[in-house]
Amino acid sequence: MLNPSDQDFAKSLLRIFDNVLLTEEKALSKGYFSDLSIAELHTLEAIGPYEARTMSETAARLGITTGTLTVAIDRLVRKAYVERYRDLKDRRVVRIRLTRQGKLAYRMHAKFHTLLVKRLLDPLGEQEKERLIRLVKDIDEFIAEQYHKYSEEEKALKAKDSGGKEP
Amino acid sequence: MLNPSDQDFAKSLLRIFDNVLLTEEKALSKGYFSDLSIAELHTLEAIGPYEARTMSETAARLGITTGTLTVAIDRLVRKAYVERYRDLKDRRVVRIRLTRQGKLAYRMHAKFHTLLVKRLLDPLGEQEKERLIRLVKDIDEFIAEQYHKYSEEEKALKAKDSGGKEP
DNA sequence: TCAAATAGTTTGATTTGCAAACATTTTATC
DNA sequence: GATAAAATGTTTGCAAATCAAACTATTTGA
Repeated sequence: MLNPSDQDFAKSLLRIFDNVLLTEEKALSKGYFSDLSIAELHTLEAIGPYEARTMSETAARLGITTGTLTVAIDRLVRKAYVERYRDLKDRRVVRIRLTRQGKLAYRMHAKFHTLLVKRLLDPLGEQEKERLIRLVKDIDEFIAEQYHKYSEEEKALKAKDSGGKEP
Repeated sequence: MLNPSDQDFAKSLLRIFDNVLLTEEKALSKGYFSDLSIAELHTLEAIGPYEARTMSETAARLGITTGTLTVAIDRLVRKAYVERYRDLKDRRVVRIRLTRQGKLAYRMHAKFHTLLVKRLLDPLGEQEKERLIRLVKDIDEFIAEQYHKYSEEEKALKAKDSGGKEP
């Protein structure tokens, strides 16, 4: 069990995850670019503002299947945030690239992130800043580690198991 | 613009949000209780392990409509994680309550959170712990504040606006 | 050349969500 | 007490996001 102060900490932590997503949704989807969802913004983010990317590459970055990406890109092309064309060298490959409007949305999104970070770090002294950065990095690593661990377990389970709910 | 160290911080921060959700998904949905999604777990969480709650109450806690909750509960009842019955006093009201299996899943989920927090806090000294708790609380408050701000803006926009994308 | 591999798309299904229409029950008003 | 208004859920129609599997087109390798 956790003591009350640690419980507060846990609650804050969880609420942050909920609220960051909700805030992003509110902040970016509802103001300008009100026709973009969070998922669509993340797709624009994964494509990035520079060279054209392939479908598989982008799907892998997002951790989704190419099938899912295809329909997402259909919509983003319809809404004029993304351009799609076949690669001239390898005609199996499809290239996607942000349009002017897509880049604009991308930059707005990046700006939101920058603002969030700035506002968090600016009021801190140099030492405290370093400490926070260190701690966030630790959290990041811990979570990544956990993710890995559970991914392995999942693989192991899938290898033998065939369902069975009661632990 | 952010300096490189702050950029790392930003990246860590964002990756945490992605990974926490993914890890929860992996950790809890794929091991035991493999038939529960994150959203469903959150519903169990919102119902809580004690007294029976009403639909509206639970929907409000989750920030979804009662219509959405109705179909979610349909599924959870079918999967035997939740019981549903009409209130005897006020027959408009529907009460929902976790079954034994539902409570089990609830406790597993809570345990995951506890473990996460413990692992984060345990290696820290008393001072550092306090500092981290303070910082996480600050982040929480900052995000909540942002959320509020954008919610207000949204209301204002909805009051007049009628669409227009180019900033 | 032709089979295998690769890159995307299409299709059918599920989950999650909203808004609006609806049904039932309670409360308040006349 | 009857009836209109309010409250509580459910149903329906729709859209987004996702996957798996079947499919198409193209390239590569044997």
